[in-house]
Amino acid sequence: MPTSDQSPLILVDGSSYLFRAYHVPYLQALSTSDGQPTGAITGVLNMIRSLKKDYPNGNIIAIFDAKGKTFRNDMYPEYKANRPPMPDDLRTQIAPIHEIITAMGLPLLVIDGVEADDVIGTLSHQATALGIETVISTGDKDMAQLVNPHVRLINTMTNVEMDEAGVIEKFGVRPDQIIDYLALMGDKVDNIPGVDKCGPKTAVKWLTAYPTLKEVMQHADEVKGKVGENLRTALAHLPLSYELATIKLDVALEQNAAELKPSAPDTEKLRTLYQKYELKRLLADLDAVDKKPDSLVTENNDEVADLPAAVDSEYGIILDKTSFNVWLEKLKAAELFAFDTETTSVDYMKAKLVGLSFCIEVGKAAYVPLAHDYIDAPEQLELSWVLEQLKPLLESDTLFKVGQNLKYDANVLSHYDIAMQGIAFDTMLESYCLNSVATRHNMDALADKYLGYKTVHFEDIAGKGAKQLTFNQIEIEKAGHYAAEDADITLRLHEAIYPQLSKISAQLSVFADIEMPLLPVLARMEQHGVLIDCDMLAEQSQSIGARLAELEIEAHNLAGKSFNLSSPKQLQVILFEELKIPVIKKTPKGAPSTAEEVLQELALDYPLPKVILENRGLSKLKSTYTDKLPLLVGAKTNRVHTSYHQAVTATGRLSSTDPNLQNIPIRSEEGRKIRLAFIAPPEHKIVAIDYSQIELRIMAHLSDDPGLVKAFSEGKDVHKATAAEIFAVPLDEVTSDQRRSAKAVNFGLIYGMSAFGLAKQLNVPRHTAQAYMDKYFERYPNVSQYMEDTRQQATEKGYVETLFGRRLYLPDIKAKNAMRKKAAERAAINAPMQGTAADIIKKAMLAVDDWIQAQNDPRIKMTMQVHDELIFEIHQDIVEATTATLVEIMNNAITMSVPLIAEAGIGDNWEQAH
DNA sequence: CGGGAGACGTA
DNA sequence: GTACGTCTCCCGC
Repeated sequence: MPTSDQSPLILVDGSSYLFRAYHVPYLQALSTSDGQPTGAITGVLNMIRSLKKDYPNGNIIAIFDAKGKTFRNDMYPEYKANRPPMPDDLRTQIAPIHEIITAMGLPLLVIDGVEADDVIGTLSHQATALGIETVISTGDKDMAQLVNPHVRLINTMTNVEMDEAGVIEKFGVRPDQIIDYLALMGDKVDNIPGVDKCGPKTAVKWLTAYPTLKEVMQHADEVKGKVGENLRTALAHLPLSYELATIKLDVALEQNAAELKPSAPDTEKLRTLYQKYELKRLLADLDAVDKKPDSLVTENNDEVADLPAAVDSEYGIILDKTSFNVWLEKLKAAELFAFDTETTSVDYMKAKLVGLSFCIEVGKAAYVPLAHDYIDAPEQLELSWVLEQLKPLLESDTLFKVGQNLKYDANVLSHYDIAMQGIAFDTMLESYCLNSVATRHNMDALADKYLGYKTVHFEDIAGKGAKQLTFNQIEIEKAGHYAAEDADITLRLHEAIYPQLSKISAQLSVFADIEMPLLPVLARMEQHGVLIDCDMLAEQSQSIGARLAELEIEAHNLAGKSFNLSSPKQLQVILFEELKIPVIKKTPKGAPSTAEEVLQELALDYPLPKVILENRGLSKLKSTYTDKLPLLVGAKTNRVHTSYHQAVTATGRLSSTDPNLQNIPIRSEEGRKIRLAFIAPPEHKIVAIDYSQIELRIMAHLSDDPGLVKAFSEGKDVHKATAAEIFAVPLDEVTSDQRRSAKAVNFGLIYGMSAFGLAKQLNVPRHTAQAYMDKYFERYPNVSQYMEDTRQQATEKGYVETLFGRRLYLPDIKAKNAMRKKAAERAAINAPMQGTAADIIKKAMLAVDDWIQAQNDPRIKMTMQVHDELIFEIHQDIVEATTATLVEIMNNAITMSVPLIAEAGIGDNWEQAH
């Protein structure tokens, strides 16, 4: 919302909506009883109606293209030459739209010789100069060039707003680079020539290297490859393309942005027009305003409450207070109810509530739509009122709720000042704890597996791809069925899965004592987010980019031709066909591999692989981390909010996406720098506490091997101790090479490796690797026994277990295919160790969170989990003492036959803390 | 535009 | 040799 007290200027790109509305299928069907098409009229007017609602103080101005040629045709006769003429059934709708808008009292601008874009550009330019905030309502991406701190775009059809950050996120370039960007790409539809084969990717790449079109053109000689040639060919016409793509900011207008004001609507004229074009919804609005001039027509009122709710036999749609109150009382009296939110986004930080569904008894569910805003959507209950009624229920810890992935719902509701409690059962976690690998744990899959029922899929009602609707755009009847079904199915799933889970007490305990309590802890971490120094990442991107450019030139020289360094396919041709370098390894599909290990080896004899390796490493860093992380910073919080997934991995680990905070680089020096950008807020420190050797300790505990237990109990360097045993030398005579080999053996054991794998890892002959392993098992016989027992349990029972009884089923353990069987055996060895480590850190997180909640001190926050490490933000005044306590809590998360050791680091950023 | 392949980041 | 997620390229719809 604008901060100035002046009304914002709302510029409606009428022509853009006219065409878009004309192509919307359900609008196309609209016409008056005598056959005059009215789809485009309805579409455009509803856009305006929606804008009036969203910007009650807005000064709305509608702008349309004029008929005939514009200055761009003078500049370039072929401009828009490929456009088919306007269809007649659209043309006939233009005059009525203009007439109605005028009757509404809104300023309407149709200026000869320029396009609507140019008029909008001019007005927004004037407004910015006059200190007026501007919102441009358009579906046209070219308008992104007009965005500045005081001008933003809104696509009223999709409800997507775009400010400067939004432009950068969407296009990858700043608003002031949009013209350069458009010029480089050209436009097929408008017949604007660009650079052949230059699409968004290439345009962004060039404009990142050189900030303006002019500089890109100056450096045209340095661009390699076909597209470089194309760029040089295009040099002559690029200035023209730039001109054509530039929206004019100085169209001569009779009134400026401050002078254009609405006049009083001509209600009688409007009524006549609405009747003529049979626009019932607008006519109803008019009557409603007439009757109750002081109230907002969109507000729910008593008249609505008196109407009977639209209810089908099973699933109800609640549109009135009376029906809602009936449900509210039933919910209050229920022991348990299923509950689901419908929203505009899968991103919990961006999601807006659209509706809520409930189910108390299988087969009977209700949907409460709250914010469906498609054209002709019925009046709905007011969101704030509904939430006010429900808040005590959702926050009650004695009124139990069951849901599917409730962490999402809890996160969304937290943005509406509702702190969910009483989260008793999550069907996603029930299924995951029962069997993590039998199925994916989304509702569609669960309904299919446990109920044999095919649900309505979201894509069935919303479509897919770029044209997918958001939930608010879906017709309430359809949405209601879908949403109510979700609540109903959730309850049915709970009734189907929970009894199965209850039969095995260890699995029930993993569910009830680990996963369910962890849900709100993860929600808190996600919601709090992590702080990122975007400027530092931008600098890193810059310097990596410069180095990448050098490497590319070097690689092309070495190859004797230009090629795409990030295409394994092209590289494979260069290396193995053109340079005739011998093939060392093939990919699973049989192509010659260019994997890291291969290039590493080839780098000893040839120059090119080394360049490729550096290029690959750096471009990964740039694209995945230094470029990407700043884009994921939340607008409101200025922090990055990952999603932790609790029901994804086979072994019980968490996973993290958007962004994945569990694979931030650390191994290479260059990559490690990224951790410098993970910073603490003012006066705070980053504290990283990780478990030392947790999986090996678990192996010692599970196998109860005396030698291994002793080594840990005495606090020895376990790799060194292992080396002493394998190589039969005294502990203080172990060489660093021997320690390295022993470490590889230790890791290999956790991964269920073979002598073959170890040999490859250590680059020693297979018999040597076998000798290491034999010696190891001789010195640590219980480990050998444990591995054998685990394999046997896997084969006999079809699953293995963690220390706490979390099961991992291994269907492939009986596979005929030897490769799959072997792989399942390795997974069987690994799962108890990886899974127990996951259980332990989850228990530690619960204990830590319990303690933090009890402190009730906002200066202590747990922010991240990276499998064996927890990261915190702690105020500097209490950091030492708090860290000591946290280490203590983590050390005592569970008791094993070997000590559990957590080690802490404190710093201003994650790199320092690690 | 979606998805597989190949590559590479982490524990 | 285990467990993940994300990037780019590139094919096919």
